Amino acid sequence: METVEEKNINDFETLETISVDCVIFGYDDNKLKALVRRETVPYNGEIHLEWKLPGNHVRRDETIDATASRILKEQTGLENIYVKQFMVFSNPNRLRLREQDFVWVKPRLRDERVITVGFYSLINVSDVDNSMLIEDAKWENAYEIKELMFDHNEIYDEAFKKLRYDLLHEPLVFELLPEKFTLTQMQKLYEAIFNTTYDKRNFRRKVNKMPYLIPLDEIQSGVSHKPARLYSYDRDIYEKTRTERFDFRM
Amino acid sequence: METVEEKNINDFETLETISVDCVIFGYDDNKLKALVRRETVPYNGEIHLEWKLPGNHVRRDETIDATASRILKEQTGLENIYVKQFMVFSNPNRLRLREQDFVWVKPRLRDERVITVGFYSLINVSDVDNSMLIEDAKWENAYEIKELMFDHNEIYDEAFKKLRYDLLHEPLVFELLPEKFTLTQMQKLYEAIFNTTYDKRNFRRKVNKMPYLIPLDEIQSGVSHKPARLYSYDRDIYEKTRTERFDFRM
DNA sequence: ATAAAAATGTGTTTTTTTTACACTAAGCTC
DNA sequence: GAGCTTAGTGTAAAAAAAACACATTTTTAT
Repeated sequence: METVEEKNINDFETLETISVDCVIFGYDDNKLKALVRRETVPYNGEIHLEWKLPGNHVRRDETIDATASRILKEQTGLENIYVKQFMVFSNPNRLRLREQDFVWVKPRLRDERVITVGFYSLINVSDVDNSMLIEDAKWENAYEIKELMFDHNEIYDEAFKKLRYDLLHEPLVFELLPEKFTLTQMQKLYEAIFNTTYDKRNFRRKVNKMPYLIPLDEIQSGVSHKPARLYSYDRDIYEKTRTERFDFRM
Repeated sequence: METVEEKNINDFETLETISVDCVIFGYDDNKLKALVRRETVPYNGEIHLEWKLPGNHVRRDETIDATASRILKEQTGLENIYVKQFMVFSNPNRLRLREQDFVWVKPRLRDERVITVGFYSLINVSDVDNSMLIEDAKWENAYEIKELMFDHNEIYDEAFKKLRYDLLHEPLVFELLPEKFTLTQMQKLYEAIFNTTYDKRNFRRKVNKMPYLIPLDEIQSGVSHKPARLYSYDRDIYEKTRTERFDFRM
């Protein structure tokens, strides 16, 4: 993925003590997934296969949000993706929590610290051209993430926690859904994220109060049952009607 | 405040491209306040007085949370204070948004970027020994913060927004209150933060549902009216009874 | 064409939570 | 002890949340 030339360019342009790691969430097959990528790590004379979160260093001229968007582009081919920083990880030993990971760190950085900013991002998996997905990347069930390098399990857990938290206050589900979707798809997504089930009638009553959820004059096609109505999300209406509900409710 | 010797030590030990800026909130005189500090900036042949948020660089061996705690100690003399990171500010031009600020930046850093991690912290102002408060620090009404250097107004606004957001989900008020407090003090604090008023009976009904709010067998003293019952916060009970209410409520 | 299968779409009742609202009680000061 | 100041308390109405079941529409198989 990273060619030697790219590495050299990066070496020159990046702030090496600051990186960005991304937890990329996607929704597919009624399940919430996250993207992990494989690295080959020579250790003890053997090649180990280890998994990590996609990440990269911050370039001299970009904000960290731009770094995150760049990582998204590299990993999925997609642009204009929702990315959100959620936490900085700054344990001075974070790269050497496990001996076998540390050999992976570029020698030049072994005496340095790398502080990383955790981002999560939300994509609609059906937008991803799988040929764009790099060979060493893999979608994992969000509830069954394996052991990752460095402190990446901690980063992942915090990302997932933050995602659930944010989902209750912002219309983030729509970032994970296709442009046109049914209410059942939307409900199943909530259920996948919160690992529970909801009553269909109550769910619909609730989401029908969202003024930015637009029913379309269009129905599902290609399904072998009664086709459902399609809906879309209107971001402008959300922006206009959002009232900062930062109130202590009585 | 910073002596020359301290500066030299810091130069040696810190990661200069990463800093921490703290918005220190305190509650006093029924008002929510924030701490700002004055800097003298020579510009255009004159000495300008400018205000900024307290901040510092990250030392080589400490986490950013430790940096924030260190800043708190320096500014207020207090230890074991609640600090919380809320956002990274990484605009490459963030130190040169205003010409008069940029001359304040150490010459060595002018060709560098400094990425800063924003923290907010909550203290009980009555704990602060005002002789510990450094000369150039000042408490400002949280709703009337003046123009600050660099991007510090942006940092401040995000901190305040995040504080209100977090206050709805975590028992942070108790960090701002003295160890023993009355329900009226607690209510006035909520009112100061959310800039509103609540009905006394409804407020009490609501907070009385918090199992970690402990009524004491003790009443207020030194007031010229009926003394109120004192309450305290039991963090252990909170930890034990907290149910991650990360649920999409139906 | 008809029956079976699969998912859509809809209403009511009960319970819980939120809101609005006003007076008496207790201690302090003069 | 009169007056001041804040503490402390209950009820009714409205709104929101929860629990719960069946008829409808389309496709597919026979």
